[in-house]
Amino acid sequence: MDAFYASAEQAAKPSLRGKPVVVGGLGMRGVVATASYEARRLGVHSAMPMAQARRLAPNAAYLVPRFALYRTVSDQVMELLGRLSPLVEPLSLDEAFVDLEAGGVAEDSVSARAVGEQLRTVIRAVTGLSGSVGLAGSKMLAKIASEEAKPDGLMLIEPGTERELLAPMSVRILPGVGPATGDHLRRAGMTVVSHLADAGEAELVRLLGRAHGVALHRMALGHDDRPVVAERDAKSVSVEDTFDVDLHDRVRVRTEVERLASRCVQRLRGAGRSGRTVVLKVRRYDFSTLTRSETLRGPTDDPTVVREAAARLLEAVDTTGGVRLLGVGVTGLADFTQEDLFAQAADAEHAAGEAAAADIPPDDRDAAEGGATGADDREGEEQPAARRWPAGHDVRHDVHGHGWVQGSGVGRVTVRFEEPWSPPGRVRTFRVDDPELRPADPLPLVRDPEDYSSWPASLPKSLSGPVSEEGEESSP
DNA sequence: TCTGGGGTCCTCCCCCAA
DNA sequence: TCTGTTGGGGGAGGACCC
Repeated sequence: MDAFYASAEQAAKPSLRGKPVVVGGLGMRGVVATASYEARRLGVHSAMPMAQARRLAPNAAYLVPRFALYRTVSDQVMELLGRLSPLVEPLSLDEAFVDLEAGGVAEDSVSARAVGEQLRTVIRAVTGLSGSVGLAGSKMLAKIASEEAKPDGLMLIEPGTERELLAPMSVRILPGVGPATGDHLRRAGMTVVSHLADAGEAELVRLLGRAHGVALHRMALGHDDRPVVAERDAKSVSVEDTFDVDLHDRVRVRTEVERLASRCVQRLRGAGRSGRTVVLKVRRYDFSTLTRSETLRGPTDDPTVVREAAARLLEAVDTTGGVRLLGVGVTGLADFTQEDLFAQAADAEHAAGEAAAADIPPDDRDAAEGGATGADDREGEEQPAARRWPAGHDVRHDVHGHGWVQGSGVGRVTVRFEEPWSPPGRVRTFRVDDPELRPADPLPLVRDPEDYSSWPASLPKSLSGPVSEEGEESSP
């Protein structure tokens, strides 16, 4: 999907179409998750600090991500992909590999291209958003093709043309070559893919190590035989928080670690998993990051066990100077637990406290903890407007109907009243405690989707023609 | 100027056992 | 008994991806 989060927001908010939109963390230490193509033209890109984005694009709309909406759209797209093949490998909410051969829907370039074009048409009809399709004989090349096809396009790499096509491209186009490896290669005089192919495997292994060197050389030659893997089990679960202001108080640090451990276990349990290794992550005031881990004797999903392990790990970390981020994770995931081993993980000295705590069901314990920490940020102050009315979130007003939060502060919240299928709407300002104003669920981006239920067996009549009116507006 | 969150994979080091 | 090798597990950190 093209500029996925930003496009979804533009589809949901008619007044933002054609305007620069930036989605990401709005806190003092936020970064850009996605910038719309209009914002990219101003130099804004993902992973950029939000403060820098605001300097480059002061008039852009700044919104916090709404994952519930993106997940809904993602599910729709993945469902469509699933009709093409049993082998669909999601990479993220907005990207997936599809093995068309395994699905029997394409056996040559011509039929593959036809399926790709249909897919783009159906995705737009169902979600209201544009997607790009890359078609090729391997995952690496398909990914490169889809990047080249963006925005709103399709690219097919004909078998036999791979090497020639890759040769003049920057080494950064290859998966696994990021800033560090790119620098490394540049210092060795290699900037484009043909340099890697010419350098030979031995030289790349010498530069980058065994696994990376071999893989990169193969990719530079256009070789990639990694299969499309439909089901992939998660290997770790983690949560982390960056604080607006560095934490100095050791007690507060400990409280946050406990809170994170509880959240981590909640997610772990939600996934029906347990884990054996507990990892604590600490980013200090100077951005130096360290991790400490402890492997238990058996997998657990007990919040007390994980909290205690995380607390033990914290004991060994020097936090003087301040902490900007804390994280707790669990790896070594399993589908079972070994209840009898829990006791062994607990310190003998805590035995008494343990016995008392065991009387409280784990869920209640979590709830109590969450409640206590929810209010801790602003010690008893009224919840700030920005948190109660996050920018970009949907609201409903008894009189004015459906809208979204354009901004909030000093006791006021500004709402624009519009729906995905309405013209750009009017703006009104309310008191943050206006009883007629309530948070609302996102509306679907397309009101009356065409009947596509029989696709790909057949296309609805209107879909086999040119793309609908939504298309011309957003295509550059 | 300031650098999120949730992951994966790889490498290196150390320790221990065979 | 001592020494060297090998391999696995655990721990830490780095790079990368979206």
